[in-house]
Amino acid sequence: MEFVVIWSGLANIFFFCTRERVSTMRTSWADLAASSAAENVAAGSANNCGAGTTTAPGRSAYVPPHLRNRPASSDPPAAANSGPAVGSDRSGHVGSRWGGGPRNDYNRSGYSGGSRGGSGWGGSRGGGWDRGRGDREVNPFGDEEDTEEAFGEQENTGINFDAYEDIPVETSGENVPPPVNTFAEIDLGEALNQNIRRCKYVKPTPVQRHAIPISLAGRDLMACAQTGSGKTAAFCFPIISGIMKGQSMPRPARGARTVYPLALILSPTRELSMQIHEEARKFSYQTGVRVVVAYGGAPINLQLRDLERGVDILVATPGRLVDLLERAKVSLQMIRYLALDEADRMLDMGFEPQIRKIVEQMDMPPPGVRQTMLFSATFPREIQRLASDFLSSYIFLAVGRVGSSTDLIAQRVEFVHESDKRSHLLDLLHAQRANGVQGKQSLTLVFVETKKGADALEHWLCLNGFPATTIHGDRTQQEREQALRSFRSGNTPILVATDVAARGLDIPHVAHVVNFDLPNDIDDYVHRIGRTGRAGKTGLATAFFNENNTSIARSLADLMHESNQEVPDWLLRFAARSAYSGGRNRRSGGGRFGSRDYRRDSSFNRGGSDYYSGGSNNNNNSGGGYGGVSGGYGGGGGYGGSGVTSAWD
DNA sequence: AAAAAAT
Repeated sequence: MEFVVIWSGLANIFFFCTRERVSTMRTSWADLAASSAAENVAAGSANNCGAGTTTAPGRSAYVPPHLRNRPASSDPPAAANSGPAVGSDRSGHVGSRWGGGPRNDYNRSGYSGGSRGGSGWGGSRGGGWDRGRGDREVNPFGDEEDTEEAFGEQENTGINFDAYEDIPVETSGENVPPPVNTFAEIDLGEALNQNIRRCKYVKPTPVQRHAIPISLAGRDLMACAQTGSGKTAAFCFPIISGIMKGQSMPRPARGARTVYPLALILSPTRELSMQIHEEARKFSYQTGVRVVVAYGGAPINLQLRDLERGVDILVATPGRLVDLLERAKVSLQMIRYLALDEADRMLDMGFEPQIRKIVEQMDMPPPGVRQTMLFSATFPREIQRLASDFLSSYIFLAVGRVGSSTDLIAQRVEFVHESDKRSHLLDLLHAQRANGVQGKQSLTLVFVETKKGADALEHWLCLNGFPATTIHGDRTQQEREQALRSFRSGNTPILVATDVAARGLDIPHVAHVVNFDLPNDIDDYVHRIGRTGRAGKTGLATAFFNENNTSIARSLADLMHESNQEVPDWLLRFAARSAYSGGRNRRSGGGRFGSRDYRRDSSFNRGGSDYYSGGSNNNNNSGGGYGGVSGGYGGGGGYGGSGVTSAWD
């Protein structure tokens, strides 16, 4: 039968302390600014703010595009860093668990060690891409000599582990492998260990501590972890390591131009795919494992050429991948690892058919043969149900407190009428500027609802002396990438974005996320604010709320409450009003503990209503719904039920 | 109702 384990540094009290604030984490704007290290400006060239809409007073810091210099070191976009940890870790290898899972044997069976080398494969894996062709692997760390100093942005490589110390973790499923405390405990292989050192990761983040052993044991995984907590490495390390350790076998020779990746990583936006690709390239440097990215909006020919040079790990957005599959440029029949990042988004209405096509209707090995890993910060139970089609005897892992937003993000909500939003935003920006909290070291990300709205606001901000740019789906891919570069580098310290930028993007120095227009879905809110407060750093999120946002009032109030945020009385009144009048979102209920394994509360719910069910209870009752204490859930009935909200109703 | 994702 299934059993549940709760890992926590403070296991027996985590339930009762979820309301405590980690006080050392809390910081003011000024502190935020001060703690942001100088960022070297890189990308020059135009953002759409400059030339056309030039104007205005007070833009002292703003340098028009044609005057911007372009520093010599233009190479590494990869230097954009994310992820955790500094320092080094020993390389000791402890007992190897390799080949432990049935799936690890998959690649050994049959062909074992086939030396047919149809495509330069014999023996050394890596598709022969850097052998025999004279190709040289570009150093993704962007440092020519030694890695030590070139990566000098210490500040943003350091994850604040204190912030994660007492984080509650829930796992469920059969035979859950225990977590590890150091990278050294895991046998990832020397090449990968060296890259971990180059990335200055000292020790694994909580999600990594748990997810990596699970994956290495060959198990399928559904993982729910806070934004900014190191998920990418959590699924990349086992994949890379597994590919290195696996016997290489010849790819089928069919269609000389068809390539056969061993791992597939899917993500919902092009920019996120790019980011994952860059990370994965760093992790696989000099391992012989080759990572290729494919996404729409960019010339397919370049991507095809890249693929033909060999691919072990393919990172892609769904549309472009389907295209490649239909052209028979890519076959999935050798896939051993499948990872879906932002998995709940990948399986929601817009994406599900495409994902099903890729995963179920092409030539990918079925669950149980391949290994599947799903990651997201939010995991609605309905989506969990869909996702279970892709998994085999999987382990559910939830890391982090309430709703995957963190105490690291100070959330504010302000009542702002629609007509006042612009001037209110301007007030905020002026205040930031006055505090010195704005500019290259301190970025502001503004979310709006529509693409047109994004353009309009960007233009207006520029007119008013605040250099801004915008990213949304109506812009060309070039423009999107340019906007992101310009924002990242601080040349344009304000980015107006639609939800295309809501998920996954790791942009250091985002100090402030403004929800100019609130989303209708609380999960989208969680992802949006997760663009700040990353890698253990603090951040600020401000939301403009008005009568158009009543549908999110309840879940927003719940979320803020559970994240130890002050909830304004007026918001509680909106929440109370909409609570029973159907203010429920398409798929979510409200209260939350990130998520819990839907397999575990199926017995509790009758209509499959709310995936978080116990969520709002968790912090309120001390009965502890987790350790399987009976009644933890039943009482109060989650949402729209009775008695749940008594603490602050 | 909107956004994203192939051409």
